[in-house]
Amino acid sequence: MNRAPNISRQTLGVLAALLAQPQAWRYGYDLSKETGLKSGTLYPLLMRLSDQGYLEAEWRQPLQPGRPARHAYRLTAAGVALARQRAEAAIQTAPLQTSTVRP
Amino acid sequence: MNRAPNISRQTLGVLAALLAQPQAWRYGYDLSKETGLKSGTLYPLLMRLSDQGYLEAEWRQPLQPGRPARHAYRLTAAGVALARQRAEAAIQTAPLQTSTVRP
DNA sequence: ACTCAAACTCTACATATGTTGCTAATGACG
DNA sequence: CGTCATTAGCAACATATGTAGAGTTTGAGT
Repeated sequence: MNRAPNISRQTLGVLAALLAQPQAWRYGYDLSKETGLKSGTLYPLLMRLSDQGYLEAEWRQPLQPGRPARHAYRLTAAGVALARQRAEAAIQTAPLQTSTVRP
Repeated sequence: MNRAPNISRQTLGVLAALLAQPQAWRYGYDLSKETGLKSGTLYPLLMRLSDQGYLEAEWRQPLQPGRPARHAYRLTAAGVALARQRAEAAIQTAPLQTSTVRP
């Protein structure tokens, strides 16, 4: 049977980056800079999320010839829901420390 | 004053590669493979030859999205003349050895 | 020959996306 | 808990073009 989608640390990082501005289109290259993920991890991940309906993807023409067209990604409604849910879960697992810091 | 165009070993290699099939369009990437020149040497060189009227250049759309458009180059009539002249000069400077090999 | 400035080369970096092939992690099932 | 299959991650490679800056080579004039 098909497995439930597992949300790894890496995937969570990308979802968090996208959730920061849920309606903005983001490029893979920028996301790789922001999350620190290498292309061999990031691009397959984006394609998977896209296939699963959590992201929508669009090609944008390059501004200058000689540069590749850019693939823009954005969270779908399902993607926003997933990201929120998992982000909350992550927060409950590792809550912010407000009073346990010791001098 | 403006100087006469110097034809370096590197430039000569590119001209020779282009002269092999004078009417064919060639890509920078392929020429770099063929001549062994790195991009930082080759592309400025191609642009110079192009500016000087020895090459004509054209952009070609990529076959797949996500890949950059390709810059195609071809010798002009002046370029063919230059390449022939310099190729002959090079042959006279360093002729083929037929009988001087010693065991 | 010598010197100076322009022209040229080269290493490294930057832009962007993607695939390959091996390894590691995960979940289902007994 | 152990095993198996699926999934995910990662380093390296591949595609293509180009720029920046430092150093080298060259030609012109003296």
